[in-house]
Parts: sequence; C-alpha cells; structure tokens
Amino acid sequence: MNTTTRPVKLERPILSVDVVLLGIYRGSLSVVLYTRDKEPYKGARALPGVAVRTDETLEAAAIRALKERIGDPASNERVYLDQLAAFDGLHRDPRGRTVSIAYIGLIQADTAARYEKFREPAANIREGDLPFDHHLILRTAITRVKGKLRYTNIAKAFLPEYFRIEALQEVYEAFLGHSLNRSNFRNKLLKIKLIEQTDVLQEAVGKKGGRPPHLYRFTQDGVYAQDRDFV
Amino acid sequence: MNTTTRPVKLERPILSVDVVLLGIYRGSLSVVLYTRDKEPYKGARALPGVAVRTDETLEAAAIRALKERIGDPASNERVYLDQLAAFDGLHRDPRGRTVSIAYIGLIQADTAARYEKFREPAANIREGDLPFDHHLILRTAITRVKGKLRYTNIAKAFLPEYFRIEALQEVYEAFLGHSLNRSNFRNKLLKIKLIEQTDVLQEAVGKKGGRPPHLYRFTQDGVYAQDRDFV
DNA sequence: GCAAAAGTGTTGTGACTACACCCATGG
DNA sequence: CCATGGGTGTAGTCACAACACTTTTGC
Repeated sequence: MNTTTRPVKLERPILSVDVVLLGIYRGSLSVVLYTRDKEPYKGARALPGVAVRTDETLEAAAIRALKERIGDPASNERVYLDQLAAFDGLHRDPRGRTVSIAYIGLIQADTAARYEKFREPAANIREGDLPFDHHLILRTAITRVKGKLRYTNIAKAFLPEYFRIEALQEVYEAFLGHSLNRSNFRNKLLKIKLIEQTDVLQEAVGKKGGRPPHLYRFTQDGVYAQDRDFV
Repeated sequence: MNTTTRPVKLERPILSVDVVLLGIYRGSLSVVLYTRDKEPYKGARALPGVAVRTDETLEAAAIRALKERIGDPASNERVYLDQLAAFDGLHRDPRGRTVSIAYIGLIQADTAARYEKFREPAANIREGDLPFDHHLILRTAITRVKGKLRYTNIAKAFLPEYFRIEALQEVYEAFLGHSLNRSNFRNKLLKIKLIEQTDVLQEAVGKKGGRPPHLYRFTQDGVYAQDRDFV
C-alpha cells in the first residue's frame, strides 16, 4: 500500500462506486439506504458508496460499500451484483470531480425484511429526496432490472431456491408496475422453461386457507430469449 | 487548471475512456483502430482512448480520444456515442491500476469508407490481436449493439437519412451474423413503423440494372419494443 | 358449504415463417 | 427478352390474452 507523499498532478477524477440494493418487501420494491454521518449531505439518506482503492476491483469496492455502510445483514448472504453504469456529471459531488460506477445489488425477500432501518419503498422516493445524483442512479437501476426480467432469469436473485409461483409473479408485478394475469404468467414461464415445478409442497404456516401450492425453482439454463431471432 | 504539486495519497485508480468505433463497410462490420506510438504496446493496433481530465465529461473525453487518435474524418461528422461499461481488471494496464469506461461509437457507411488506414473488419480480429483487454471490450460492444437492434432504432446511426431498405438489412445481417428473409424483414420493419417509405427514388449510379428502389427513412418515435408487455 | 388460493383448459386474435409471384429497369 | 433487384400477397403455424372452469385446502 503506497501512501507516501509526492508530486502529483491533480487532473484526475476520483473514482467511486454506489450500490442500488433492491429487494421485494411485502410485495413492493424496496431500496436500501443509509444515513450519511459526514458532510456533504450529513444526515441525508443515500445509496451506500465508497471511493475505489487501487488494489480492489469495482465489485470488491461495491461489497465493501455494503459492509461499511449497512453492516451485517447482507454480508453473510449472497448478493447478486451487476454493474449498472458510470455516472459522471461534472458537479455531481461538491467535493470535486467524482465519477461513480453504480452497481445493482439484488437480495431475497427474507434478507430485505431484516434491513429494518435501511429499507425504503422505491415508490416513495421522489426527485430531490436523495443527495448527489442518486435519484437518477436509482431510476436507471430499476429500468435496467425491469428490462432484464424480460429475457433473463434475474428474478432468481429475489427469491429463495424454492418458491411459490405467486411470489415470483409479485416480483414481476413490482417492477413492471401493473398486475399480470395469473394463469398466463404461469403458463408462459413454464413453457419457456424458466422455472419448473417440484414435488415439494409448501407447509401451511399462517395461511388462511386455500390449496397448498407446489414449490417451484428456476431451471439451469438462465438466459432464455437472448438469442431469439429478429425477423 | 490546477497542476501544482502537493501531497496526495496514491490510492486512486486512473480513469480512462476507450471508444469502440463501429461502422458497416462493404456489408461487413468494421472497427476503427489506431497504431500506438508509445509504450506500452508501442506499434500495436488498439482502440482509441485517453485518460479522463477533471474538467471534461466521459463523453467529452471519448470525443477527444477520437480526435487525438484518429483525427479528422470523424470530427466533422456526428458520431453516435453510447456508454458501454466500465472495465476494471486489476492488471489490465501494466502502467498501474486503470479503470476504463468504454464507449460505443457508430458511424455511417460513407464515413467508415474514409477511415482507410484505421478500419478493420471485426471478424478478422481474434483473441490476442489487441492489447490490454481491448478484445473483451470489442466483443462486449458488438453484443450490446446486437441486442439494441432488436428494440431500438440504433441502426439509424449507421445510415444516412435516406437509404435503401437493403442497406438497412445489411446492417442487421452484419451484426446478427446470418442472412434474413428479404420480404419478411421489409414487412416487419414497416409494420412496427420503425422506418417509412419516402417518395424519393434512388438515382441509378453504377447500378447493373433492376428496378430503382424507393428510399426509406426512420420514423420519429425511436425505441419501439421497450414497453412491450411481458405476459 | 363457502371463501381462498392453486391449477387446467379453451378460444379468438394476431404475429412470424416460408414461400410464390408480380413489377420495373439495364443491357 | 432476360437477368437483376424491388415490391406484394398468402397460407400454415405458433404464441399470446382473456376468461371460464376445476381442485384442494381452512374455517
């Protein structure tokens, strides 16, 4: 680790990462924020982020951001991480020119549930509620995930290995922003073999009634519509 | 411009941009490279790139990279520029930790034709032909454009305002890597209103014969399948 | 029995594929 | 009149949306 002082031109932007950590909580899309304890924007709720070190990859920096800003809950879980984009407005950070590489992080419902103090329904967050350009980053992240739901098995990241098919539908509905036809949803996802039925039945815990559902899981072959033909 | 010397921690990655400049030349996909005149990899053909300054956006740096590395031909033309991704391998640059934001640049056929010394058919470039991780960047760029052809009017960037419908088909075929049915291609693009027929006829220049084609142009409404429903 | 939730089946509509065919021009 | 490339039409197949119906549970 080289921390010696020596002449250096200051013509270099600072590089940081910010993480948009998303999960479905009680059927609606939530984002995990933390409260800043330093200036600028001290006291504001913001996306977890850190400056990138020379000896770590961007993804490693993203994981560190989660550890340092949010702490325990995520560190033991596997978090799906995906690079989103670089945000580079000249004045996005009052401390000086900073380019941020944003990452999308996706967590399971039960993990999301444990982020008591951090989680926030995404729908409640309006332009101006977040510092820096974090609102733009958040919107971009949601749009990206929405797009990926169409042609990848990205929804897998929100669910445990075995899940009710309705829980999956809730994921889709939370992102697409409207309700879907139950039986068509089911028929389609089974036909394209994105998911498959298992012979496991859900044990009834706190259910009011109704037929106990089979549990489903994602099939192996991930991306499915990527290579569909155009004409 | 602050270039004074003063104590600074060296724990910051360098930030650069690289541009994958693509065009269709004689029906096949070409990429614009330049010959490096400095170490490392002096003499090698590489993607044009520069280190980012604090007072310029990433896109501005991408434009500067084209100017400084390739020079005139592109500077007068409008180049479609789109951010691709950040490439961040710890050892991708032997000079030290450098994170590169890659941009995709798309140019028209006639512009591509003028890049005599720079252009290279993408199909000829194999793993190991390019320095740094430029081969990975190139592949990623092509995959991205291929995807965008499906649901945006990105092909517009490769063509002049008025074009033969067959020239458009060549763009699609160059990226998709296989030939398409002529009449289905035509019917589909017209039905989804990505393009429209004009009453301009192509004047016969060096044509061997055949019915003179109408010229077409892209309609206003750009992206078209983005909000198509999933189920 | 009734409500609730899971799961199956049907039917009309519309899109896509693979062709075959017609049109207009140069030589 | 023929080769060449542009442009139109059609029939079979398949996917999708909407909706009705059946099954299995809790109370």
